[in-house]
Amino acid sequence: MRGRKITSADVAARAGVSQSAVSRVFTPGASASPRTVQKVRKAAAELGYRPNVIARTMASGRSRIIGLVVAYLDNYFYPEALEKLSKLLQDRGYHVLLFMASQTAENVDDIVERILDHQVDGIVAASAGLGSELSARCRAAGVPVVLFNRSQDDPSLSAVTSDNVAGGRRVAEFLLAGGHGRIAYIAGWEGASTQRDREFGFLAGLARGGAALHSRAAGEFRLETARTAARVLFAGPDRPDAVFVANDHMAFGVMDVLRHELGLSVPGDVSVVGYDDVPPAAWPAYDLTTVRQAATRMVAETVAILIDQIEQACDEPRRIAISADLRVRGSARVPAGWSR
Amino acid sequence: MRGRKITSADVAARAGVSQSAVSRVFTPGASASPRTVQKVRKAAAELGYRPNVIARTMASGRSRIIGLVVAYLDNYFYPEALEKLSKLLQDRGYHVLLFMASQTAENVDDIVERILDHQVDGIVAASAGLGSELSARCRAAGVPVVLFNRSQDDPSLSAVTSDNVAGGRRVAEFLLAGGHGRIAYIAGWEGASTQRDREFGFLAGLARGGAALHSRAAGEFRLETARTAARVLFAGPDRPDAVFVANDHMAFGVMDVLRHELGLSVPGDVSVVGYDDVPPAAWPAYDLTTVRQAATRMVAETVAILIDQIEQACDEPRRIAISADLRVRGSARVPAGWSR
DNA sequence: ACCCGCTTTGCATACGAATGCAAGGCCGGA
DNA sequence: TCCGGCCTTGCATTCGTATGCAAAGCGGGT
Repeated sequence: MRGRKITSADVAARAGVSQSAVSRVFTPGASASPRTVQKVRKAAAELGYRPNVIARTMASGRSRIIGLVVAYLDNYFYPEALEKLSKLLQDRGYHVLLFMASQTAENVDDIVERILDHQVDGIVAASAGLGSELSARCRAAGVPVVLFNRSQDDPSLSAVTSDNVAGGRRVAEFLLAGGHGRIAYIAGWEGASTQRDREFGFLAGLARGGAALHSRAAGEFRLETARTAARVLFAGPDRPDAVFVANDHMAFGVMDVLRHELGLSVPGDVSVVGYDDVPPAAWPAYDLTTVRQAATRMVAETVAILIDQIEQACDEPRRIAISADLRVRGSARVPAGWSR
Repeated sequence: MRGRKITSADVAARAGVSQSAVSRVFTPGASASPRTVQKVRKAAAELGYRPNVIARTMASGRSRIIGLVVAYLDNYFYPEALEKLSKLLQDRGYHVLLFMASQTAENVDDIVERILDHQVDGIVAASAGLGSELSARCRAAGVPVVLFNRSQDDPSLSAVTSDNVAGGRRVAEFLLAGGHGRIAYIAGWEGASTQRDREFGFLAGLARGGAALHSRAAGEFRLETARTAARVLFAGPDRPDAVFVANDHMAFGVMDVLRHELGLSVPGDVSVVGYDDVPPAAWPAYDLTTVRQAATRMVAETVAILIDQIEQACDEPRRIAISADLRVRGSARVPAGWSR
């Protein structure tokens, strides 16, 4: 037995006003006299009326919903970002409709089509790219898109990342200053701009210090692959004395292999540096030196861009790279003179 | 310049049929002749038509959206569950609208009201309770609610948990069998049924083994509080030789304090057991013995209940406790004869 | 007392698809 | 050939709110 729903017409009848008056009372910025407001609020409270968001969307064309595409949540950078994103949007009266891009099943483009079906006011694509015809459709539909922690060439897409190139460079400088001579790199998924930029900056930094990469393996941003990569890199006699891992998630796996499988000491035998500064990086068990990718600021920028484009119809896409500082902890030898 | 939207009427005109015919072609189970289907599909493809989900919701009264309330994502049990939940629902044609219950700002009831405004077809409340008048409103609105990883007395609410009592008991048996004599407990947030049930089972298990609790401290399910609790419990000379921590998230913090602040060996000096079996529990750095709370099965049951209630209108609420086995790893002394 | 201008209000319609109802088409059986 | 019944189809209406427009109300200045 589900009670009939209370509509604005019911409230109007009880308050002795028109349905539009009720609507105006619940529409911020609409004109209504104090007397009307009071009558309507009273009637609404007595009936337990709540505006129907779907109908509102239908009529106004604005859903106050943001579609979010995420590929995986096992890299703990994303839960953190998701939590902050959702909260920030809630504060602005928006909500997140979640779409998981199961890496296997479907491609992101299909998902974005489905997102558009929901009449979202904006889209955030975290760690995912967009086909160019899809980005065109979004533009045609007037739905702004922000790439989060990824960027791509399409100039019509906004993107928020950390300054991956500078971050990578900084790691190189740090490791060189620490006197490391055999420096390795474990890469992320090669299709990701973050991977490419981090590696580019890192290699540039090494080169500028007159050094070259000792060895390299692909980790694909996946834990198990990174572990395998570590086993391979550290198999021979001429093993690295430092390794930069393209994100923290993989770095944990690498440290585990080094310490618990190969019996190496970190940072005694090998220095390990990660990227992201996810919460577990600060846990004493890992105490991982890493590049801080400020999720809070990245999310704030993402929301700012989105809201601007939605509400001001300020149409220019923006691309932002948040500065990325090194977080010096205990997993890598600290050069003399560097403060933690 | 946003192109005018393509509606079913546009498709109808181009295909030479009525708008209802178009609607029927896109409504599974509606009757349409093969000829009509073909004409409509062709026209739709040519125009790039996609049904407007909002309008469909408006007309049909069903949104195929599930509202999800989560309090925090820093306990990594929830990202895992969220990912699985979202994927499973996507496979069934549903989507997740996310609501973060910032523990400070608002209470869950307010949030659920806002969820209801969105005409969701169902609600999942993860680690959160519901006021009784709110649960009545949901019932009145015909919106099924499933509590995830929490249960409460209200018999109109479905709930999916692990068998926390049995899980707690099993930990007690394991620790006693391991010959521990000074067994401590670090509690979760006292308002949570999971906390109460785990402790109840644990104490019952101790009692049945003729033992009593050595000491207890409150961890509130929060990392920092758990660390403090560990410092307090292990401050005196008569420190515990085993501690059951109410979830893994806190257990990591406890292990870190024991090892890196107090210089104790785990499991040499102290055995630590957690609850949840989140992914990092299996990482060698922690290698945490814990109670496996099968997220996959819990999510599957949650979805099953939800869909049943939505689609069959099978109205009886169900409460399910998934069996919870001990995952024996290296953080606690293993009794002779127990297999890992 | 009169007029101008701003605020408030109601009316009517739009948003886009789903669906009850009745009419039309088609088929088979007698 | 005629009739009954089922499958298709279109018409008209519905869902609940927002909003353009025009009318009404109100207040102040002269």
